[in-house]
Amino acid sequence: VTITDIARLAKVSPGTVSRVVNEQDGVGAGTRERILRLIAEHGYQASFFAQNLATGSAFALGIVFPILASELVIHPVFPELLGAVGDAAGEAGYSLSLLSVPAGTRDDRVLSEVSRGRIDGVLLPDVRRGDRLLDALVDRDFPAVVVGHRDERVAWVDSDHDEAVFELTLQLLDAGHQRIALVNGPDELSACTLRRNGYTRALESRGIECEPELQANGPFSAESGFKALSPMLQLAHRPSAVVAGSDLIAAGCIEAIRARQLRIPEDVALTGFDDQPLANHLNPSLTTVRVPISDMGRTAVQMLLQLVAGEALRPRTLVLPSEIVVRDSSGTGERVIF
Amino acid sequence: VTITDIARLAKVSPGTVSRVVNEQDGVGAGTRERILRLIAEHGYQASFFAQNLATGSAFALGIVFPILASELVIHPVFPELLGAVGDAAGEAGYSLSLLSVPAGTRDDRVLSEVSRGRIDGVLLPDVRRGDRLLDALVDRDFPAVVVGHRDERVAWVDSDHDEAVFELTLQLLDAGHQRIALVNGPDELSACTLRRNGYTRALESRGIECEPELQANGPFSAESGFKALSPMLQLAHRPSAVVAGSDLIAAGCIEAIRARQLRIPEDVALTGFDDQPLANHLNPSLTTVRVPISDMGRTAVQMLLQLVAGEALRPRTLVLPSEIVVRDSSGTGERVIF
DNA sequence: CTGAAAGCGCTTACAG
DNA sequence: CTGAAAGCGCTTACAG
Repeated sequence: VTITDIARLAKVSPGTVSRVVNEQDGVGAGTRERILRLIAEHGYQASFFAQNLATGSAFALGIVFPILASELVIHPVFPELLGAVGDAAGEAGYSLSLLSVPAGTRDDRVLSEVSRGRIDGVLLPDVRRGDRLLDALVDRDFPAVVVGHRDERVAWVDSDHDEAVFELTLQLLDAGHQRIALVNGPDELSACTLRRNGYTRALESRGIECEPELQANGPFSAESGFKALSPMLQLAHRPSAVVAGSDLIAAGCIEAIRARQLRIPEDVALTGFDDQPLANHLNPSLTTVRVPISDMGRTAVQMLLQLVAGEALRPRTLVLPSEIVVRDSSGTGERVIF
Repeated sequence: VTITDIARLAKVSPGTVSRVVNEQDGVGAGTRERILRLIAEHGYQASFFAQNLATGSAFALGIVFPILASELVIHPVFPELLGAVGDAAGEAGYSLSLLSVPAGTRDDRVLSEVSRGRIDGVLLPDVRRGDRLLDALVDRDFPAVVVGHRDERVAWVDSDHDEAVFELTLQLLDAGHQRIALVNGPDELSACTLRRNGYTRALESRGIECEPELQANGPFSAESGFKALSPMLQLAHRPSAVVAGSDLIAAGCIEAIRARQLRIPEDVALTGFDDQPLANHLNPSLTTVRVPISDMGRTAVQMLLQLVAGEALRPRTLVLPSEIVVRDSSGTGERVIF
């Protein structure tokens, strides 16, 4: 059932029906009512393609889903992010297109969707410093919002990684720790730089020097955490606490600490980041940071929609607060099971 | 740059350019070459909307993303599934639309996308018995493939839940366990019914009776596992092994077993399902089942694409083998850290 | 082998 | 307040 069908039934022109559908005024009350009834009766819904072709708008947003096909590494926050973003887009009448491709062809795929007009704007939750795709998008001035990474050239939404780690480190310092290691995620992520800043700032606030031998970077994996921490634990003066860049890294740290027959948190205290579903069920349960992923996703969609509408975005960047979840591994609080 | 631009430059009609773009024959070799060069030179790409409007095909697949907004419960397999499905769709030139909405409006949203012609087919990874959306889709005879659930009315791809649990239970029986509990997922999922079947079949194969007091159903959450297992551990004759319906349920079982001061696997052996990233880092590491999610996703896309093309699907259903990952919690094998 | 023309289902100035 | 008409960028019988 097309707009022409409705027009014929209502004995008006398709243009008039279009005006009613798009809630434009300039249509007599009687006519409008008649048309509305017919639309409801026949369950008419405008064809997206015809609308798109006529208006140039796709009513679709894209999200670049960061899967590294070769590694099958998926950051644990994505399911929640996708849910929130999908909801927010749907509520605004936009569909959400998942732009996931094996690394390498990623840029082409996204750029093709963009230039073929299939999406009106794009959400980028996996940008790192030096990202080529972002460069291309910035060049074209295509509506884009980055999530979880900060780049001055574009709009972004992020959480306060620095504050969270500052706070976490301070708690460890308050518990008496003097040698605190940082087993961080990849350095090309602004989030990891920020976390390092928080760590450094906390140590400095207590006049403690940051020692390079107690700092490491690597991918967000348990293996990476294990490999980074193991040598530190063999130092003459080993760390008594570890701030890990993610829960998965922390899981690797737990293995490393166990392998040295040390207890957590008595011998080595430990914190993670992300609050994955199982973080609470590691042994000991993991003190970690809960990031407001859903809020970030919803906010990012709002911002993107403004950009798509051609509105000025102010503010263009947003930092949302995260929350520290104290459990057993840090030795700085009480445990809650569920 | 549109097809008309290219046509003008090549001094041919748009129709001829269209034939070249769509690799139809009936175009002179010289003309074809000239047009191809122009296309490459100007980076022409056909507009999706115009193509769609002319052909009626959306070149888009939808996937109903199972987020329960109220509960924020997301099954751990979805990131991997989305990645695989997105890749497969992209390779076939199809985009993947994420149809995620708060439960309740879900059906309307999906049906609207369908009737407005925005998607050509839909993947359903979250169907349960009595699913209204599936009913509606079946009624309309709309191309759909279900993943991880079996319903005779539609095409589906699933893994061999029954075999996996049969095998797992057999291993426990072989290790000498006589009283084995089943803390299963929701009963509306065919996957859980199948798992129960595997469990039952294994016990019966050894002439052991299935006792109702050792069986429970509930959501895929740690809390659910905790609540279901706790009373069983207080039975006069408590189970010496537990088959859990998911890793998260198993995590709750670990808590319950610990709360009774029992050791795993010495006092109570335990198995999970899914092999989530952290399953290997629970204490003890969890014996579990790895489901071939990526394969299932890719296969589902292939099947859906056949349906979309109007081809007959044979076979219409497919069962892929899963793999048992033996770790410490079951006491039936050796441990591997990474 | 190639072109002219109609059509896909909308929207939107432009008239009246 | 309403209609007729052109246009969005393709595709596809139909001629030639």
